[in-house]
Amino acid sequence: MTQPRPLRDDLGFLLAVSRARVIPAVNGALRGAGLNVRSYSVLALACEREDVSQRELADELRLDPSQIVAIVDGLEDAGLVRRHVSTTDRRMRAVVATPEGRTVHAAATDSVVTTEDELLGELSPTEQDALRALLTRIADGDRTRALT
Amino acid sequence: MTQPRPLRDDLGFLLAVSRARVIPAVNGALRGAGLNVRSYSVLALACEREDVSQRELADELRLDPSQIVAIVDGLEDAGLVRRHVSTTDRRMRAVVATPEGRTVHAAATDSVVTTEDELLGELSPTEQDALRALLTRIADGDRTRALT
DNA sequence: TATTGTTATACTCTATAACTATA
DNA sequence: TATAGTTATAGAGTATAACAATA
Repeated sequence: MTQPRPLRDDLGFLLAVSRARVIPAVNGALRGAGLNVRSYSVLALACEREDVSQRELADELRLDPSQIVAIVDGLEDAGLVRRHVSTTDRRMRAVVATPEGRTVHAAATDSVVTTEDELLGELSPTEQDALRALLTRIADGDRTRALT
Repeated sequence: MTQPRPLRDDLGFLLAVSRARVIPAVNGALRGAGLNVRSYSVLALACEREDVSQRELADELRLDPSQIVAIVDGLEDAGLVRRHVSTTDRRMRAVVATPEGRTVHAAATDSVVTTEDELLGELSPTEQDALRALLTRIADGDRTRALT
């Protein structure tokens, strides 16, 4: 409790400020596609995996399951994903991307990558990989890993 | 637009999820002191600097100036900071920490550091330094640097 | 004219609790 | 008894616009 370290050395603070710079820019890039970072993330996972449960989505995105409902509702209304009851566990309503959802996702990914490259372009590819590895460890931290 | 990279390689996504893991934990650690990450950050800058303008705080924290008002109001009501009109520019209402504010800040910093160490403890000190350096570059990115 | 601080407002995001249907 | 999904609600965070005082 002597001379406290400066705020700028606080990793939580740096994480918050970095996010505050990047996320609004990415949201702006996604606006044209009718998406934002969260709905884009759900769509991306639906495209990458077969039959994702909403519980899995909640864990992966660190959101409450109740928040996933509205996001999937929006994507379903836009025709980008569909829900279907699992044949093996009728409690589960698996989310799957439609062909149109895959098209939208591919285009959206292009604009996300472009936008992030502008913001992170100061970092070399090596540095970006290092950052990815470090953030992945923080993000995963305490996960059950009972997932896929 | 061929095979889009997985969501887990997206730095914006990793930033958002990492923050979603760290910030609530830090907010929890600060709750006892009547603070959260944002009010703690304002208090910390008021302790580190002499006479910070609210505009500077907004830039540093990447918040809108209008949001700073409520945060400083809360800190002032709690007796942790005071506002005083600048003698050189009477538009400016500089924020300065009170002695009690400094005491609270020192104790709060202790619990923040403890909490973050639990979450980031998997990373070695070297890795934490590397992460700090990388995040600082993203956070600063486009700053005017006309500040202190 | 431009800038600092302020008020007001609407919108998004987050956190919590309770409920249903299935297991 | 536990889990997947849902609804409802309140609170925190964010984005915009407009205004007064001062430069």
